[in-house]
Amino acid sequence: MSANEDPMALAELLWGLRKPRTRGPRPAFDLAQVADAAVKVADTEGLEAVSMHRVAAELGLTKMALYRYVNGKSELSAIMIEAAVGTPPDLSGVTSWRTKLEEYARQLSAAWRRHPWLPSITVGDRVMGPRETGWPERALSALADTPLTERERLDAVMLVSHHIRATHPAATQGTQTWTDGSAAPIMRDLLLRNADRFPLLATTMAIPSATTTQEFGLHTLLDGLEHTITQRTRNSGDESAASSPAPP
Amino acid sequence: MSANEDPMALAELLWGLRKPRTRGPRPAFDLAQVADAAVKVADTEGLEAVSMHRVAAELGLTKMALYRYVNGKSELSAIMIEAAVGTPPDLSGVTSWRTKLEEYARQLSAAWRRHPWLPSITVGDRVMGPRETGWPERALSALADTPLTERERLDAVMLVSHHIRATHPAATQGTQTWTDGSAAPIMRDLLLRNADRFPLLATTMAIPSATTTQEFGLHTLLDGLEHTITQRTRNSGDESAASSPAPP
DNA sequence: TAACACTGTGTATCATAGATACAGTTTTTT
DNA sequence: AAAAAACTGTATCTATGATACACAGTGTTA
Repeated sequence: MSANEDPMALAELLWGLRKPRTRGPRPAFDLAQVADAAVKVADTEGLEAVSMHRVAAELGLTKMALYRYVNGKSELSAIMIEAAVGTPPDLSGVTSWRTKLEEYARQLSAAWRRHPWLPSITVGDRVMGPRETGWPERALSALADTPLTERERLDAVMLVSHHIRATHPAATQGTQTWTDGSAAPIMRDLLLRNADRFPLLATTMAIPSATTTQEFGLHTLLDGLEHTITQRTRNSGDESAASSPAPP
Repeated sequence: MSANEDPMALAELLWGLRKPRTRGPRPAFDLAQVADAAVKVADTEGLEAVSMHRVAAELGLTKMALYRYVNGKSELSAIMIEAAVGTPPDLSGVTSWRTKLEEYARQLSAAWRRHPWLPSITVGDRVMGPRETGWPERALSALADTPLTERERLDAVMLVSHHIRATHPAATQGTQTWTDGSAAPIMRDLLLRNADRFPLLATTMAIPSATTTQEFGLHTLLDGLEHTITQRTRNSGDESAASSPAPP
């Protein structure tokens, strides 16, 4: 079992708090090189191919040598996420909160398209590195001049991020349900042959799938935010409008 | 490697198209009992505990006997999803599309709370069983009287479903990022100690976490749908308004 | 009715992946 | 120069999914 979960050690690794060792022989690589090797394997052979053995071989090492760089697979995953996620997006090109969030979504989507395995590995309760942490920080800045609560701003950011993740074209593995994969044509056939029990899905499946899913969701979601924001702005006669929800 | 993926065989299993065998000795159990045993293990010991060995032991069998019921672990996962997802929701109690979708979200959330491992296993390209398929079918019916395109209705349903999944209190493993887990307090500490680099996240983290995340997102999302729907209804002078987007 | 085919079940075995133990070797420090 | 510390490799362990195969029980059929 991979019960090797030490979040504290992971945090020290990701945030550069690990004391550099000086005594013995110099390591053949540094953490960045290890991370890059793992990313390369994931990009070319898929996330399932990323094993201790495979990554070590990529570096010309045995897997036990790799265990000197990372305490286990969870740490390897963490540093490859931090390496692949890239630098946080630049939102200074646009002005309104809406276009800023759109730009954020676009750049997030682009990052995940560069490394299609990212959505499926950045999942669950975990410690993020400084670069990855920069992403939600930038997204929050987009909503800074907004009458939303701080909590609501975070919720809004998660809403956008989760939507992009959910509609991400599932290369290796995604949360998406209705994309083209090996199972999709079978589901399609099953629905058409059971159109009496699932009339709505059956007719929908008969329509050629569009590529506008991600845009439609993002648009809908931003419309919803805009509704709340304009409503709050309208009631901004009272002082506390920016930090608490408007009364019914 | 678990390269045992035969979607056709899986479809036959889930949709009851497998010819019942008559010759040899009678099986000690049926598929429903196998599925229930697996669900029981997942509910009590977590999804990670669900192994061929463990489920077989739950039934008083060796794991090889279990391979006579299902062709592999993927099939076991499929039937336990179908068993745990429950019957599709009843939306007849409410009238408007909005309250219907709210009720759908509530029931979906409840189902996932009953089996906290469901969100993390119902992921990726896969074949769904008839009971699970009933869920999106019901959700689509909520939008039937709506000027949305069929494709847009499906997108809207996915939007709601994905949101509920993303904000699901991650019991075993979820897509959620900022919930209380073993990593959350560490992230909190890291952010507070690096408040200069992440001022917005740091101040947000200092606020006690609310439980309104799921409601806020759902509300926002439905507001967005309502915006599009009312806009379409207003322009419904021309006939094709119900099946194609309004012109700019 | 008896042989046969088929199927459920169990034992043994394999492959892969994560992980530990430990010896050998290299390099810095004292 | 000697000792301590750290990098690397070989061997081994455990867990899990999966295959091979022998044995046993049951229905079909000659």
